[in-house]
Amino acid sequence: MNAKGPRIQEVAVEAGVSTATVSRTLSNPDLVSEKTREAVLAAVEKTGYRINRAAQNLRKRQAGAILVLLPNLGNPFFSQILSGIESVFATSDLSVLIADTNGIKQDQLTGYFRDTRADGVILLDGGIPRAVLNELAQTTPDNRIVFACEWKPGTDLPSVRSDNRGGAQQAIAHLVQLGHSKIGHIAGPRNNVLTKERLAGFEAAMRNQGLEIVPRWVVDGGDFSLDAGAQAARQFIEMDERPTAVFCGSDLIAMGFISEMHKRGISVPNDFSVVGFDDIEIADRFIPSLTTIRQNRTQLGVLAATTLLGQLSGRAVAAQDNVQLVDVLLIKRGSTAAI
Amino acid sequence: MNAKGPRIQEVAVEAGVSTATVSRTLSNPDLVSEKTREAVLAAVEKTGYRINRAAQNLRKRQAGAILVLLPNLGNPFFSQILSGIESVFATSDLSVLIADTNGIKQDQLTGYFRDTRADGVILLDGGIPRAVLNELAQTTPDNRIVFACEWKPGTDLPSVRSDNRGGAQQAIAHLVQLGHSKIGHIAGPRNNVLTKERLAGFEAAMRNQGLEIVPRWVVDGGDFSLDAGAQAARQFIEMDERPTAVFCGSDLIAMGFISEMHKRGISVPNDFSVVGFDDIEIADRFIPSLTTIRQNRTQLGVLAATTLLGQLSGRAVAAQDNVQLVDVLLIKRGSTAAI
DNA sequence: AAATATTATGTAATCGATTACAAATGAGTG
DNA sequence: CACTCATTTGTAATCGATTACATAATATTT
Repeated sequence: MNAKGPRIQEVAVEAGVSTATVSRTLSNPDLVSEKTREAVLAAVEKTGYRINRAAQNLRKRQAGAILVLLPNLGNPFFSQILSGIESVFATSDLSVLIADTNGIKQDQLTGYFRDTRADGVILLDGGIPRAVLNELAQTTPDNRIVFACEWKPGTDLPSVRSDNRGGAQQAIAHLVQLGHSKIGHIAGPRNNVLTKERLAGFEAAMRNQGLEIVPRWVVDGGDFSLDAGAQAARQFIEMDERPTAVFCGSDLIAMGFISEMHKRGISVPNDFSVVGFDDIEIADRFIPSLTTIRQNRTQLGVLAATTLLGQLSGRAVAAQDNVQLVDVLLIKRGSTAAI
Repeated sequence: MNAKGPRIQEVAVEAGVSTATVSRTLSNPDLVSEKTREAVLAAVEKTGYRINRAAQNLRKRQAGAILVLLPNLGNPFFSQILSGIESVFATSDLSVLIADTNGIKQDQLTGYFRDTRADGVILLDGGIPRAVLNELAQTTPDNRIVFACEWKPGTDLPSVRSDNRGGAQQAIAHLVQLGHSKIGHIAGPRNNVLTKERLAGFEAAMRNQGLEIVPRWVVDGGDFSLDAGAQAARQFIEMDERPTAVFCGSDLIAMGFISEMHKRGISVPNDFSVVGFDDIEIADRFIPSLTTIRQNRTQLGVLAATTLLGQLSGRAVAAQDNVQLVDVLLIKRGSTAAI
């Protein structure tokens, strides 16, 4: 199939040692005398030897890869997290597999493990059915699963996440500081953990500030998309009394909202102040530029990857580190103004 | 390492046949009598057997995976292409590996093949050094490389791409129809193939329309980013005579341009008409909504994946199908107006 | 019914690394 | 010098599937 390169056997002959010694030199150099090590490395260099991963994986009963599962590959939000994950694994000799939980069937999913196609998973989808999760956990006895961004409540799997609640509170504090007291919230998809956290943060902050939470002003986004924001805007437009500011569950929601308001002749930030969540790249260049809560997506990816790598090498995550919270940051821009 | 499931041996015993027969049943059912097939499948079902990919790959001298190489994982432009690719491979039993040419060293790259970690590549980066490409081609004798979106001029590897030139012409035709004759172009990164094609399309269209190409109005983007567009806007602002419309090498450039113009009090489309390229998701919700050339990114991904899959199964691409051109579509929106 | 062709199945070698175990070598000690 | 212990290396079994080849069973032809 491939132009086959040299085998470990050829390296052994070249170096005048056994294959066992070559293998040791490569994977555990300390076991080998310095003279031998040099001879072997020279032979590797000379022959251009590259290990055959399939053989190695078979013998070591491993997959040599980790799997990243995300709810929707088409969503740009994830690309930077992937980038962070990738950067960590690029230096290991594990490959990174990517799959979309959208198109995937439960069976295929657990198949990744039973097939020994992956040694661990980074789950970016908190909406994964519990049955699948159980099966995953069963097929990977030592908990080779790490959640990133989202997570599944009620499971004790390690997770890396942004401080969603804190972010919501920062957003509200900012609006209050600008003089707003009538504040609404456009939430994300109803059953999403992020939605719940941000909503909880919103409610806590409103209460702390002594502000009234008007139920009609807390609307369901359906999802985190532009359309969800536009849809919410239409709802607000039909109200006889409106808030003066809204905190949105995502930047996309915020932009969809602003865009739809704009179409109806309502201006942000003059008539409405809007805060987003995520700080996606375009936020800075949207018109108006978007005030938002920045998530450090690369760091989320890096942390998740590092954690999984730790698990794989046997370092179990200490219970108190089970949830790693990543700070978020309020970025003040043009979509919010004093009342 | 993993809770080890049943082996093919156990299935064989359960079904009362040899391992060879089990293997045949699973990979080549026609070789086996119906009665045996049923017995084997029942045994597979009963034992919950899953193949061990490492063993299979070793024996078949394959990697069981394909590699997608992209210039920048953090760039959302690629996520939808990935999604298309993924959807094709989800039904095969090949895994999809993803790596970033940015962080990767040449050696690591060719290592993917020599290690037998990948059976084929989809290259989304036309800027890959020729040396690397040569080495890739050498280590994969049967041309298991397919370009998507971008490509490398002077190589005869199969490629799937949008009709960039045609897109540029549609853009110019649209502007001319609106009455514009003073038209500029903000190109992408100088050495990029897409940049060159779109620029060529721009020039051809201008000539066809009998319009003058003003060199100062054709500016270098540096890259395809928002910042590149903003930077170009600053250049235009300093000119004493400006065009009335610009065609941009990407949507991000267009948005950066519009945003920066807006900051300087110049309004799109009143003072300037702007056409983008790509039709990324936000284009429709940008303010103003962006007139642009839509690339069918999912289709690009699907076609590339299908082509590679064909190559892997021995179907060589016919010479005349070496370049697959995907149609683009002008989407008229709010960033262009009659003069 | 014998001869031949076809289909179905089993036996055992093979893919290329790792590692348990054994053996050889060398160092240190009384 | 004989003996113990540590270090280094080699031999060969092993991981779990696939497949070349041999053989058995069945169908077809004359």
